[in-house]
Amino acid sequence: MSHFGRSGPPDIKDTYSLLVLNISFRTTADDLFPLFDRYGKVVDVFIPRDRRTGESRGFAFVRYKYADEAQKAVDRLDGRNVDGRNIMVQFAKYGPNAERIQKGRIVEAIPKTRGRSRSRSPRHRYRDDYREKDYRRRSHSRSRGRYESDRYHERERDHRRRSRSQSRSRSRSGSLDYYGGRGRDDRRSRSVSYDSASPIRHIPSPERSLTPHRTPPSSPNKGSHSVRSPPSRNVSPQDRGANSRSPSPRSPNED
DNA sequence: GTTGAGCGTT
Repeated sequence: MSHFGRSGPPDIKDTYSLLVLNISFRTTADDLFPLFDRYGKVVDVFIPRDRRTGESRGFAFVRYKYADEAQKAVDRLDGRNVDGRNIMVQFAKYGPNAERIQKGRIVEAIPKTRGRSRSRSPRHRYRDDYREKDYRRRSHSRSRGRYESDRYHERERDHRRRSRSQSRSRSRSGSLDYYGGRGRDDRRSRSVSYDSASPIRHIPSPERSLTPHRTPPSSPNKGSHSVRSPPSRNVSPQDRGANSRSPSPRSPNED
């Protein structure tokens, strides 16, 4: 994105890309353009932003029309204090699409093989692996602190299936005949049955769930759900188990 | 309001 009015990357033919690092998060392309344009012909200035927040990532790409000017800009702007931060200007080593570029100039196109030249960094990029499961900036600091919310919780994995899978695996190991496939199979059958019933906690009396929390026959708000989770949360497994299995230590009757 | 290693978009 650049203030040139174009959406994607303009004509990057014979252009030299400069990587500007250590820039302030407030620094924008408009701020860098005049600064870099002073030393040469800047064809485009792009500052990668976060797709979630949209804020700058702290670095920018400046493309010059000539290498000599780019080199001069690097020598001049490198280490220069911008917006209160000393920026680092250097030639980009990789193109927008992971092309191999030398001195900011693209010398090698993307190979047919997906093996990007930047295999130096095994970590995946956010755009390739952009998923809310492992998204994170290249910041090991508090940077992601604000992005990370307490709401994000890892999804539970299916451990039960693995257990059964292993049992089956061992059977196939060759010990099945040894135990007498049939007898063992029968035993496993019950085991599976029991196991299946175990995880599935059937509520003895579903109505009880609604009992403690009396549901108004007619809701004041028609067709409007004030809450969706709270009611479920009210029912605690302990209370349910205590009521259905054994009376509470303190019986209201004796009181 | 915060942060700080690095390599890019419609």
